[in-house]
Amino acid sequence: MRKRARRGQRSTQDPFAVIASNLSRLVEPVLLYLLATDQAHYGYQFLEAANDFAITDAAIDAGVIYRTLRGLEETGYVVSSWAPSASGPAKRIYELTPAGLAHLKRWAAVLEQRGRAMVYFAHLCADL
Amino acid sequence: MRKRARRGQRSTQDPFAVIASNLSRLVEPVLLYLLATDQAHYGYQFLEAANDFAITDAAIDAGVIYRTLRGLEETGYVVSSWAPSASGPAKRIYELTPAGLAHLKRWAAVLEQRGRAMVYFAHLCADL
DNA sequence: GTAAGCTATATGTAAAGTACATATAGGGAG
DNA sequence: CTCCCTATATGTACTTTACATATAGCTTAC
Repeated sequence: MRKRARRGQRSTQDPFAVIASNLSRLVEPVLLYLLATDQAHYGYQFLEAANDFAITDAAIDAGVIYRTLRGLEETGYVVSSWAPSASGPAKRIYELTPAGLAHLKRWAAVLEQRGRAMVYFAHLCADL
Repeated sequence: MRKRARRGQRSTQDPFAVIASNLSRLVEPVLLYLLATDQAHYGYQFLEAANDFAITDAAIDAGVIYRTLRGLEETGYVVSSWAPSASGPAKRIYELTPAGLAHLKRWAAVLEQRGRAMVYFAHLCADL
């Protein structure tokens, strides 16, 4: 990673918070997508990949990624196993389950609907 | 209002929470928009109008509306005044300020960008 | 006249979610 | 040996949200 993942300041400052910054819960579908497309299979790799991702322009917090991955495992959308590394610490490798892929598809349907509604709303506002 | 605004259950249940349910912070731009278009000028009216609104399909919590309106007033995006009612309790009437309109425009720009990103992402997922 | 029900605003509080900090540890470069 | 990068994990304060509840004016039905 090029940079030490600068912390995205928000909360009291940024009024567009949830949608504009980290897109909060969208971390979940992004992780599932990266897994589904073999772009990432462990935490640190997700951290790099997710930060280059379109929907999320701010740096994603490492803590959020590791905790989200654990949550996905608890609900059975991913499974994990340890893989020793030749150079560096061991990695926890994640794999997508069929249930996880189905969950990603549901996310896609929701995001499409909501995304369209947001664009539509934006156009309504632009006409003011 | 036809119905007593059934509470939108989510949290532990609904995994699509933020985006799928109340769209959380989107309450703010929706309120500003309703004000800008003279569709609502006080809390209870926002409650009715916002629930018929496209982006938010779940019932919006009254507490969130009143607190959001107060927040908008603190930041100078709206101003309020009391208006007595011939039939029923007094209403706190809100008006949009120029700063509030500008804020709504900024919201629109953000929502358009994010909405497009979400639709794009949804299509990526659909191809899996 | 009083109880029920609608309009209307407001706040208390527990739970959930996020940001930021920090702890731990393996391995390579100098 | 020290510094830095990779890699995972957790503590915690803060913010946001959901849901409940309190208050009160007015209207309609009994």
